Amino acid sequence: MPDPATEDISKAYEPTAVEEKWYARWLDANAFHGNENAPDSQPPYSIVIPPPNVTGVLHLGHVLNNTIQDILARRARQKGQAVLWLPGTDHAGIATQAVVERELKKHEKLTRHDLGREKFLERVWEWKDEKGGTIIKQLKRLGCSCDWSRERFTMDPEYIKWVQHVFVDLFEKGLIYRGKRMVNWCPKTLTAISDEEVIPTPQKSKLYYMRYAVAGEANRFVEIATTRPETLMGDTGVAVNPNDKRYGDLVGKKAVRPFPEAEIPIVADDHIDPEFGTGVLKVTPAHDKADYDIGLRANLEVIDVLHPDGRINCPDCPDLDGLDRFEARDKAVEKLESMGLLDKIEDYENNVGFSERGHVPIEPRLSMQWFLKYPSVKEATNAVANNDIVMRPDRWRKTYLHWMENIQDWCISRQLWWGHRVPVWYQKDKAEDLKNAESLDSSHAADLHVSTDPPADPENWVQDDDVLDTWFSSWLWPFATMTNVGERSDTLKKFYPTTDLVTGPDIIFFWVARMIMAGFEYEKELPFKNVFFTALIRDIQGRKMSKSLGNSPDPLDLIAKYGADGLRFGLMRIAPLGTDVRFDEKQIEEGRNFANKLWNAARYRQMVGRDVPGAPQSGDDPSPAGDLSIYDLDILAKLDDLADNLETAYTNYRFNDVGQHLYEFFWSNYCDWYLEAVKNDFKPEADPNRKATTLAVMDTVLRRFLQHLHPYMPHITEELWEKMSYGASDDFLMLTSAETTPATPTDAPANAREHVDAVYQSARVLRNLKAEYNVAANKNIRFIIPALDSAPWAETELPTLALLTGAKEIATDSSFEADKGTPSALTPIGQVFMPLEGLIDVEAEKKRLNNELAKVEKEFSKAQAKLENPNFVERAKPEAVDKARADLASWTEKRDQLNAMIASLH
RNA sequence: GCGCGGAUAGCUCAGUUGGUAGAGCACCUGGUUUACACCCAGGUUGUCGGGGGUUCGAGCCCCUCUCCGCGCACCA
Repeated sequence: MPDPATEDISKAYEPTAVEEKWYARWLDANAFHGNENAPDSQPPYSIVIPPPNVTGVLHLGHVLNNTIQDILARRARQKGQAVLWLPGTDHAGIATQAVVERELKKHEKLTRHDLGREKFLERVWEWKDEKGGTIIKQLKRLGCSCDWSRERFTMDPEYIKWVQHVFVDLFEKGLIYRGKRMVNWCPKTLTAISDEEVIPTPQKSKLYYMRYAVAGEANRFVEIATTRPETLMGDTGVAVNPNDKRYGDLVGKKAVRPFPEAEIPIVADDHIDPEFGTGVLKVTPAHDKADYDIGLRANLEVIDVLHPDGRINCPDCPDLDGLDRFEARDKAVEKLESMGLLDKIEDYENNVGFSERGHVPIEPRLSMQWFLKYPSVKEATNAVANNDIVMRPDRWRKTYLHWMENIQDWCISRQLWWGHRVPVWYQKDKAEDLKNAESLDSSHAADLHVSTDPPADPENWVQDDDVLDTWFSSWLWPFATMTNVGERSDTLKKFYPTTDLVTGPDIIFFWVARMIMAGFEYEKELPFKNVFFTALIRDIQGRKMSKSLGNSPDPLDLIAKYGADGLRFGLMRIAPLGTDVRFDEKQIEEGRNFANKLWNAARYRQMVGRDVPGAPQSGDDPSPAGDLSIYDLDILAKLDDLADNLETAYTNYRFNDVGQHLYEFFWSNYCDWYLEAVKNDFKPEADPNRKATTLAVMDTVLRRFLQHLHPYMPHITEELWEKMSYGASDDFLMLTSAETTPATPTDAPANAREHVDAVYQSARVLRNLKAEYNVAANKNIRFIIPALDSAPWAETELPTLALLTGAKEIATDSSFEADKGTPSALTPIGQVFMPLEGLIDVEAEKKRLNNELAKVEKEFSKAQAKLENPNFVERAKPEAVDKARADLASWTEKRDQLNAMIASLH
């Protein structure tokens, strides 16, 4: 049965319906639209979303990341800026292709090769249209205020043109070339990957010590330590350090590779570390980058003994041929042992590079790939070095600069089907030669068709099979989403460069650095002014969240339980600047509780404000009329402090501070103190004018607080904005410019806050006293104050103090003579007695006061010792000394008063 | 090996020019007072990772060590 007084606002806040309702309304009203034609009086604020993989599903990292972006966007709107938050998804080459291949295998038992390239790509597009973009729906549920009318995909037709244009341009500039190089090969996904996609992973391996015979010298062997005996068939040399005296005479001789048996040269190379293993290295140029370089220097043969999928390719060793590389390892060791060439095996921990997507050790492999020599490196380095682009936390700047200073060419080709196909065609009759050429660059342009358009006579040309690294499209994201090739759209003019980029530090090289270079190269300008790197979310035990550990809560479950606002608020309050955060569902629960607290505070305002003539209802910001009480002035001043604190916190991107300030102001200052202090104003006998003024103050606080809170909790604030009629009808809170004039009247008496502090502090002391005597629940208690000498102003505040302490009355009585042992306490407004039948116990009271005195004495001594230190008085800052003196005076006074109180008990 | 973070109450974390250690949660006690039990009031809790130094004074600055995390290099 609903209480008739509260029927229009339910008792507990139910977020789901409210949140879905408002999101739909915002969409209907086109409230997220980024207006590229906004006048100059509305300065631009823009963010491009880090495009999630089109296969992606929302996880907590996304929630954190996108909540921050939404907060920034909503805050900018409240400041009257023209805001564009541009969303979209990434085609995610390997990930998406893998998903579709998996489905194909599962449901139709087919591989992509069974379908062929064209048919397979059709399937991928079908999958993308049907199932891709789940994450977009989830971002909407979170409340993200993206301009969905501008949603982009990295394989939109216009986006494809950008990628091709950039490829052609860089090729013509001589920065893109093709060459046979050692690359990181993923035997699982069967493609080359970039250095950044290799994850060094510590492994418990073995170090095998084996012997190669020295050719022509009976019974002479070199001992070699290796972790990869399975590649020995590809050995084409043995190397030692030229300064290693142990082996000096061997250089120039030959060693015998056991299988397939062959004599291979022993060479000298500086790269060899004499300290490692035996100081002798078997050189396998086809399967190790360092070996490849040694081979080049010593002119050694290159023998590839692996298939692309990691199986052994060595018909001369039938017992190994076709085996997986790790099976072959055991088998090779077995063979060596049977030949008497294996000396020992040691446990050994080393780092093995794993493929980021394939999750298997990569294989260094010599292959023909496209590479990019990065453009605009200097501009991109300087922009960050001199803080034109500000990275937060600052330490990532160093990481970035270090990478830029040691930048390596980027392997941009991938042996996949799903992606941007390399826009290069070979003349049909020369195709084989060109494809196998040692290198290929713009000097071969005559035999190539490198263009954004296919050749006019396609029958005479063959297109390159490779597609481009996904990041080769992502790096264009800030401008390629805003304008077409060869144009400067109004959107670009208004919103580029973007203001903030919010992303994880894990993609600083993959994405952030490359976007900066592309921005300078193609728009002659930095792509964003600020980069905010988010924290990494870990579980409560500090482990990374991962699917396999199953320790990653589904954000949608959390939203269902706590509401999107609760999730957002809870997460933001624990997300510190730049360090990892341990996720604890308790925090999200607090977020929900906070929403509920707000809900009920608004409900309370509705209840007490009903049917009050003259109570402010709606419209623009009326300053509270009538005589403001000290409590009114105090909360309004704290409201103004809140605005300042929030501004500072936002300026420094201290999102957890923002959350903390919002929480503390509302829960503690407003609800726990102000609302409790003014409850007398709503009693039937209260002065109607006083009541109206209090309601007006409550409205000012609530109205402004809803504005302040809106970026963190957009849905509930919008709901209450409407329910409380704080805006004109049809006006969204989200599009209402925040009020910035101080809420505190300019003629506010300066001592109001001090007086309120004194009252609140007194309330704390008296509550404490009641609790100590176990009468906390007793509402019939009367407090007596014999004298208000030091705080005569407090006389009028005693009813409020009584209210706050749950006492029946607090009376002044100069003739009051306490019986010895009457409980009493020292408050900022004087000594207060709590006379109660049956509670007079001189000894107990003496003991209690002595405890109190001991604490005061301790503080007193500290303060005194400080001031007795001549060095402090002479050398400390004057403010510090003044403060210390004031402290000492205050402790002295308290001590004396307590002593007097104790003395009176004798 | 080089570099960067972190170590503060049982837990998660604040602590911004060095000047009396904080919040929330948890826990304990009491409480349905005209919003809220997703609540209210009160209480307990710290050799601020170890050691050394600078200073009148160090959680904060310097050195060093230990542990955890991250990046880069090496990785036969």
